[in-house]
Amino acid sequence: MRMSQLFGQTLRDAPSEAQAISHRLLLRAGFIRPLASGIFTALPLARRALTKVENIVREEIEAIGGQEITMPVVQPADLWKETDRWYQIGAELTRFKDRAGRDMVLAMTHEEVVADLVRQEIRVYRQLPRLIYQIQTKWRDDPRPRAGLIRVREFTMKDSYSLDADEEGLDRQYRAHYQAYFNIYQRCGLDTIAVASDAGMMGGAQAHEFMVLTPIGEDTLMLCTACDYAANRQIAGFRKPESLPEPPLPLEKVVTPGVTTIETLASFLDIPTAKTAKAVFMVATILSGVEDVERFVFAVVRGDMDVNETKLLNAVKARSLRPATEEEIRVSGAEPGYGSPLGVRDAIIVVDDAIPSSPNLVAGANEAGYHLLNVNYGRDYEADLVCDIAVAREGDACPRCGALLRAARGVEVGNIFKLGTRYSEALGATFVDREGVAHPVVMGSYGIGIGRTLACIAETHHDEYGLLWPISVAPYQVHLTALLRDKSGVVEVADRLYADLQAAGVEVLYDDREASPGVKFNDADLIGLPLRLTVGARGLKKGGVELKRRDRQERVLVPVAEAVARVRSEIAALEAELNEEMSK
RNA sequence: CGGGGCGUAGCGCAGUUUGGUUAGCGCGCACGGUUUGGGUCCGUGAGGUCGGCGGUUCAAAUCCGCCCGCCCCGACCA
Repeated sequence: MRMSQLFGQTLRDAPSEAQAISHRLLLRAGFIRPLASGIFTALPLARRALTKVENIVREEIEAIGGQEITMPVVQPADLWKETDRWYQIGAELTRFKDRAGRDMVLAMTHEEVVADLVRQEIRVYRQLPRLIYQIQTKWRDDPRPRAGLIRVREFTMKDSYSLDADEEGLDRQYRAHYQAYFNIYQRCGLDTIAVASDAGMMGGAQAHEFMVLTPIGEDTLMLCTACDYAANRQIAGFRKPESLPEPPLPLEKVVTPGVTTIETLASFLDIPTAKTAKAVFMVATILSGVEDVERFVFAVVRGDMDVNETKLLNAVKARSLRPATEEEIRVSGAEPGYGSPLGVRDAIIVVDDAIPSSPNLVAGANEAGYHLLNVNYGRDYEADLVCDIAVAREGDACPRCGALLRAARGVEVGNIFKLGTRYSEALGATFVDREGVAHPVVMGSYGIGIGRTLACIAETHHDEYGLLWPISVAPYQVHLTALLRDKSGVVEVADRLYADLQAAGVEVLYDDREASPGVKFNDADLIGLPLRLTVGARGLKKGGVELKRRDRQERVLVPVAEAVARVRSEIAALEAELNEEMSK
């Protein structure tokens, strides 16, 4: 491609709204343009890079048996009503009516359509396992798009769906994806880690997220400093510091005026926070049939811990959680600042699993200005649920090996879910086994955000001058720059090299513009192609053209006659380096 | 949805507090010349009606009201 013909210009300054490095560089280098909040156009340079990412994804998913299909973005709402997600999902799912007044949705994911396809196509066990996938547009009306391509509303996703007769088959396909995902990201030059994750709106049992570690990430990950334990903080477990066993002491009411926080309580009574019980009041929206019901949730953790809302939400099987108002707290029989589970009514009481083994805690008296000493679980109150609802923090003990956990930020570039039979049961997607007995198809669902992957590559591959594309996803492999275009020889040599490189199968971006050398070099650095080949009068006088890697300082002068061969060997070297990274 | 910020030429900004000539500057763009291995310099020129609507006023980019859009933080989020 001749730069004089390229659609899309580089910008000297990034638009002021762009903050994230990947956002700024992709805008400046002429890769993307915004249309609306969280909605972008991919210009030719981005389109080529995206296509390369997609093709890597295709190769790896087909290597594990994937067959590509394309499912519709516009879907009848009936399907979503059948799986209840029409009711479960909020404004993120865009709904509208077609001209006949039928409810429709814009697809944010495709489990429904897959299950619908399966109930039509899959009849007997011989048709399993299968793996189908697509690379296609998703629309999620995200309340808060941010950071350019990192979090958008309209995006391209590779979503694959595994279909199996049983859990063992699902396990196999899940593991296959797990490995394929690492292959994909590594081929894209992206370092990722897999962390155990919450299933969220997808439902299902096991799930992992593939994360790029970067401070710009919105997810907090808990990583063990010793073993390979890694989990999203939303579900991360940890070993809870145990309380010393003590015989239960009699309940005692004490005056604690103005003491409404755990910290002031602990210092007022001169006890460690671990000797207190912290009450958290929430209201859960729980789906009951097709109706939402609000239930008051009373959560209790030890004073040295905090409630993890994701864990709590999952524990009470709620659709959503919100803090309770003071009025709601009083209606339940509790008192804000002095809450305890003793005597509350009409509430789901959820107690963290560290509480039953923590004797003689100080809890609120549900009366302003008073606390209770020596509250003991089982003797003084009982819970509807006892489970882990505490949030893991940096410095907590790894649930697997006990070493310290550290926290890190990450961007989720992919995920894998064991759906099980949630969708196949809802939509009646069954097959008959050897004995002629019908079973629901066991499903898995696996996503990769294509644009987000590209953004993460940009986010992690740049320097002060611009982008630095890995050879595997670079829009072009070589940036051919012709300097001093009106001087004798330069144009001729550059034009010929352009033709020869293309004939040799090399992808070339040819800067044939009338511009000063500085402008061209700066644009080349900004766009960030892996190799730069410079044709100038000075080099030609010395007998050659200059070859430089974007990621290195050295420039070598190569004879014009050898330039194509040298470029090809450099490309091969860059590809080999990427493969080397992979085998590590 | 809550909090904060911003909206003036393609991009980056000044001007708005304290209403008042033809609304400025840099970059970019067009043309001419100059220069030519890291955003060359000089000149000429085109380009905005100040996010939108309404109001106050002799007079509004500037004051008031409503609305829209974009960004950041939070809630939210595969």
